[in-house]
Amino acid sequence: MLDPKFVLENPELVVKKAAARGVEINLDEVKEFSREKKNYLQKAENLRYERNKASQLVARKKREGEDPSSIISEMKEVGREIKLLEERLKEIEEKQRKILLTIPNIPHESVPEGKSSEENVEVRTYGEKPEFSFQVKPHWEIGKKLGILDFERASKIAGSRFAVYLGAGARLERALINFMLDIHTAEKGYQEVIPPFIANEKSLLGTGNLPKFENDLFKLRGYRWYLIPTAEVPLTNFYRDEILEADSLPKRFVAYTPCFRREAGSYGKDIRGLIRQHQFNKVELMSFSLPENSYQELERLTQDAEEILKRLGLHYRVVVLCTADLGFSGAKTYDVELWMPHRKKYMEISSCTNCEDFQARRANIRFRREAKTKLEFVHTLNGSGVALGRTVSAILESYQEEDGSVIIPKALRPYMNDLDRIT
RNA sequence: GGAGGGAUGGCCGAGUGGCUUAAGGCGGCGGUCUUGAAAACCGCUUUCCGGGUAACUGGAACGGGGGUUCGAAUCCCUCUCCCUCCGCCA
Repeated sequence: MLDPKFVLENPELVVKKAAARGVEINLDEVKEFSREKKNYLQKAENLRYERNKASQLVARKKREGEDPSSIISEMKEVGREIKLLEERLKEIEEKQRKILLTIPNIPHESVPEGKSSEENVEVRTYGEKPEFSFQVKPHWEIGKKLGILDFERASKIAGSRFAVYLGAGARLERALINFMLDIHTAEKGYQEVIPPFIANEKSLLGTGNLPKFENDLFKLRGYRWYLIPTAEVPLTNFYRDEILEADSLPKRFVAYTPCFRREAGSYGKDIRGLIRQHQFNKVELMSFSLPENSYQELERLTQDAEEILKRLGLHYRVVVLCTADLGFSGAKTYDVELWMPHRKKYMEISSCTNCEDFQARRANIRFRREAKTKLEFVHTLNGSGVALGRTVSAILESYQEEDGSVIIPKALRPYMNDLDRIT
């Protein structure tokens, strides 16, 4: 959520910035509500002042054995008026909050303007596109042939957009999880977390998934619970409604979790293979940062995600998302995109985002600089470090051999019982 | 699933309708003392929203929501969460 004060003081800017994202918003109501609010609030406060004074008088009279009944009957009416005003205030505040919750974050000044993902800007690449002397196969064919991926049985068990990993395939997935967690914890200073894979409404409101994007989520029938679409949700809400000490920042966490997404409206997109699943594994990085350091932290987070791909010897590029492609809560996002040899295209493997204080304001995560200074909102950052299923696909395709076998990247072999090749 | 007990400021904790402007402690900050430090002592120390250049000043918040009352941390209803015991369970 944006700072309501900021929105009221800079309505043109907010509208303009939302438009750059392709989102049309109207702030007339918000302005009107705040005018009304002020009016009612003043009236209510004056009446309360009156009542507080009268209350003290009643108490004194009673103590001194005098009759306070004239004041009491007078205050009866005042009490009714206050209640009416309070009701109206609550209504207005709720309406205003509802609107404010649907306004997207303001993109950072360094974010390029654009109308679609086509206008994302490449900032760097790593490695080279692998060359093949034979016809490259897609990962789902490789996986099926090796007996390590089974999509048919997955759809029997659950439905489409699910996968079964078998044998060396399951082992590969598990090896990658451990590999990533080890690097992030032992080398990069993140604290490992295993959070709940289910989150409540407040948590999803905190990250910005609710109220606008409920259709992307799996909701548990009969409960106010959702399956998490990313570990960003439990990790961000770890400190919801808490006050942190400034010198404890940044706080960096890493979590492996499954992620669950409805993928409603993505029919026909990426229907084959592991690319777009209802359930996938992800190692997620999260950082709570001082505002003045958050952009430096974003660079660091992105590099930590890249480190995984470098060690796996995979070719990738980093793009900065343009205004139109930026997510709802983000102020700036770097996508790390892996090269997919079969498709001959780059594919998102990690999304590293600085949400600034947008989520912190929703989730009420603050910090104190010194004993007597005002509380401020932290900046929250998250990034995949990295997504598992897509990494497996890229490994299968990039390291495939003509005979259908797949070489295991050197860095992973210690995690695979020194297996060097899946045959 | 059943029975009972709880939720109070950064933390702990007192408070059963108006002398509460939320006691007291811890922690934090400042001071006295000291060559310095510790101890001791003294003072300050919740957050949010308004008004004011400021000193200051008004209001709100005792888990969330609702109710009773002139007046609620305190009484009633309801929801959430935590704890204890019983049952079930990896």
